[in-house]
Amino acid sequence: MRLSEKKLTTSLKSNGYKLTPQRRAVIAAIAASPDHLTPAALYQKVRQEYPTIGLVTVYRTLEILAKLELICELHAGGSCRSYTIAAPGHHHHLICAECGGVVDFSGYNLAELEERLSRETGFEIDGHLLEFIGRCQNCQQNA
Amino acid sequence: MRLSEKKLTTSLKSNGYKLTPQRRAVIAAIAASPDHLTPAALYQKVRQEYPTIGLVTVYRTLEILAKLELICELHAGGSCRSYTIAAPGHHHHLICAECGGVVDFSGYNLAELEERLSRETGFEIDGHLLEFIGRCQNCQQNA
DNA sequence: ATACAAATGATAATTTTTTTCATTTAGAGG
DNA sequence: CCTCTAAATGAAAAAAATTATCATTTGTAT
Repeated sequence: MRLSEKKLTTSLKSNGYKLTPQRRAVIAAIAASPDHLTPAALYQKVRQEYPTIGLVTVYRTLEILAKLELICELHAGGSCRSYTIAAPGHHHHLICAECGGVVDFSGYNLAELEERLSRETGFEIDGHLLEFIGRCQNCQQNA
Repeated sequence: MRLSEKKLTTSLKSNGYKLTPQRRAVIAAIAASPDHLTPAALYQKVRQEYPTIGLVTVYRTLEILAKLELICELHAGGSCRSYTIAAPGHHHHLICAECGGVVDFSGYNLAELEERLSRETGFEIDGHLLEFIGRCQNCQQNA
């Protein structure tokens, strides 16, 4: 169950943001979309309903909605541009938000969950993304 | 245990890529870095050893290394720009690589793993990223 | 109805990524 | 060790994505 359009608009208001027609249009577009959208894609969509909206407004609205956790940022499949050297075999990462340090870990198996999800949704799953973010020992001490 | 510099260079060769000094320099820089690097950051680093390298070459080398899975792309903490509407409460996502469709799921608890990681690494963990990627039922049929 | 802070959009500036293309070079084969 | 060739490089420019600036407009509290 995803958040409703109404939930988003009332949340905006209750957090002190003005409810402009542009923001309504952005919210309507993203709420109506079953898939994820980049700012540019959303801009195209919104322009069909609100042709004079500026791309900047879309960016600004997304920023606010994300901060209020009314929308989620997705990663899998996209291409973020930050790399670290790999480790042998299947593994996951633990990342320090402070220094960017990366620790690999393995031995955690998501197969069972994958199985459950596949069964429940009919998806054919072929990959996953599991990362933890926090603060390494060093950066905790320096704080 | 992360892959060694040597492993990267030999893998490149055995996959038919030429071992240029530029590529060696990129590999050396990324292998020596405990943290993750953007192309621009890596470019700066590599230039210290190989001042005439072009940024394009860094991009191209990263692309190859990523394809061969010798380096990993990180996401947590970064900011990818693809959004979907949120769901109430804590949840994770299942994403269709074909149509971009997003399915939320919840009820999977990473607290235990988080605990283990925290204990083993000394990290203070304050977030995670768990996403599955695959093909939804619809897209499977249309294929 | 009014006033004011917040929001918008045009514009431009930055930053990031990709394309193009002439030149150079790694490495295979002699 | 040469030679040759496809692959790789880097300069330059183009394209795409993101952010900043600022005059004008507009929600909304009063």
